[in-house]
Amino acid sequence: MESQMPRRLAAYDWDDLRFFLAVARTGTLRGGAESIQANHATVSRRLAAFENAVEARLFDRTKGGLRLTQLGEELLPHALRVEEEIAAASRVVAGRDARPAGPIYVSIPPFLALSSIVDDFAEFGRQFEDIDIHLQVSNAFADLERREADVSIRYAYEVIDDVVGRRLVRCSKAVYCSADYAVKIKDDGGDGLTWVGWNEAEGETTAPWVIKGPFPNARLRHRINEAVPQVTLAAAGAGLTYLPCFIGDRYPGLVRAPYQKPVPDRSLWLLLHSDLRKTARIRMFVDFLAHRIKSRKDEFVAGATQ
Amino acid sequence: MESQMPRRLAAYDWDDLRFFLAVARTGTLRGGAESIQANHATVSRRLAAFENAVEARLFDRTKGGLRLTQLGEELLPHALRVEEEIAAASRVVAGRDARPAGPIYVSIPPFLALSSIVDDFAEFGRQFEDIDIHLQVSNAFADLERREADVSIRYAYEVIDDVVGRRLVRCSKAVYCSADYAVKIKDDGGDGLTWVGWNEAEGETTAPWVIKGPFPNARLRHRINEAVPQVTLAAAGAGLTYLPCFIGDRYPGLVRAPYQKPVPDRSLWLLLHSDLRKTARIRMFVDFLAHRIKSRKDEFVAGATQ
DNA sequence: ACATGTTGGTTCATTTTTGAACCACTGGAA
DNA sequence: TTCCAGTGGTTCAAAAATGAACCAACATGT
Repeated sequence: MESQMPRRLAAYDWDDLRFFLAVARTGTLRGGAESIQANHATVSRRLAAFENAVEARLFDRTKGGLRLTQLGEELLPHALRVEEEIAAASRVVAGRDARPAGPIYVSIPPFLALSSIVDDFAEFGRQFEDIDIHLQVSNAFADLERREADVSIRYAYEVIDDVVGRRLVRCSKAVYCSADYAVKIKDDGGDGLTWVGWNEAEGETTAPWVIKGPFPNARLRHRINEAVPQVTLAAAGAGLTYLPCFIGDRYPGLVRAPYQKPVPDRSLWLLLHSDLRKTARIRMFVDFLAHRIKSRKDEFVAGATQ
Repeated sequence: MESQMPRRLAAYDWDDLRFFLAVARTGTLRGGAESIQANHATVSRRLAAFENAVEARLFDRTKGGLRLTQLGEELLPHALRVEEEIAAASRVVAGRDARPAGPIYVSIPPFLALSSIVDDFAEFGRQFEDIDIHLQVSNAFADLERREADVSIRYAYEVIDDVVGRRLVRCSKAVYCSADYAVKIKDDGGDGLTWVGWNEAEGETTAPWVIKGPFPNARLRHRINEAVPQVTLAAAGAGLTYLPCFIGDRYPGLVRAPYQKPVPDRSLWLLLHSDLRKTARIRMFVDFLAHRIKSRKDEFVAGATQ
């Protein structure tokens, strides 16, 4: 966690960003100073010190004001986000979170971006206009541990971390393929067919899930360590693939392969740190999402027949 | 921009977060002090000052170290994100951005979350593992102006801001409805049918786009100021709705209504501030996305027939 | 031409922050 | 026990940051 941070990070005084921002906004030293209740001489010095640390000019000084340089412009968005983050922090300490506002950082694996859950995000954003949803699309389970995300949505059998996990629904999976491909399937165990699967142990087609599945004779030819291209490949007619029903049923061009039934799969988990349970907007979001998803339980659990 | 910030924001010294973080990580004053090359007395005082400003304890002092309190735990993720943001800023100034890493903030309107563009995000995240994509789902065009996002993707006719806009593709729209609904449609101008449309001027069914469209006799009954529920409503069989083809063709359960052809619609724009053109990871992302989307041009422009 | 109200820059006495040294205390090892 | 290596807390002289006052330069309106 430390080694990845540049050594020079410590060289900066984070408070300098506050001065930088004040000047960037007002365009003058005096105006910026007033906006943060400081002296313009102080602002000038802090700015000079910051520029010295950066070893570059952040503003062009002109009579009549300061204008951001190229580098200053590039720095501005970062400074703004720092400010937003600190504002969110101050809301936490002030307990003003009772009136929910601010950002929520949600970490999801890429394939969930193909699910109806994104609709829920949209709906939430509509109902709570003062809350911005930041989706962090990543497979890294670690986001939550490192506390970079407030909420994490995962698709897994169990959750072991020291986080608060709510199991939303136990999902089903089924074998999917393109509509064109489906007509080629006979009730013969998958002779001549192709699997699109994961990069697992090089057990050729002897992988247990192949043998135990409804199409043991199909060959595992496409091995991909990521769900999204599996979906797109299958939709393009490359072969059979196991997908959670709430993905496969939704993705255009995919149909459930005949001669099989959905089987139980992993669960959808809503994870957050126990310390965040109290903050209003996180609670709001978690409850909202849990309610919406559970109310569409059929979409995820997908019984024996569609 | 100022009024929405709490007054107390100015009361904090942002640099205190750096001390807070150092102690939170190491668990001791002296360790924290060493990690940021400061004296443990200084760390102690800064921490005390911060706690004083917050008017609450952030750590429990015990012989042998400091442990975060509830509030401290809640503050930690914000402090971590501030640090990440400052690290990104320092990468910018150090020019280390040549080896792309760090966060990219992308602002998109909710309905684009239903498009294939999310697949591109997933693919990008796969190819550049050191870059995290933060999707900010929002209709607010202002995100870019306020510089809270690095890149903004919009669906519009023209772009007027002082931003660098790349027109990716000029898209087509068409009338969509559920498959069930489609069989009820005859070549009679839409008699007895229902429109799902926007909250526009209360011109009843006399809206120009209704009259000029392929189904002038259909009634505008559902008025929604948001695209996503229009999609879901139409998919549920509530009626006809205009959608960009790259949404409608993709959404399960929707089909193009008969007796009509796609017509030109707005364009997909990729927007970013000119100052960001140089930073490596942003450039990387923009080029990647532009290339991917343009290579699937047919999906968006969708000629007269499917 | 001439005030007037800006701007950023500079100076210097004052205030604030800092770090070295010290203290008291604890827990484990010798 | 005795010692030692760790804690966090406190003190005080030294260092650094600050703000009021002043300066020169540039606009603008009289």
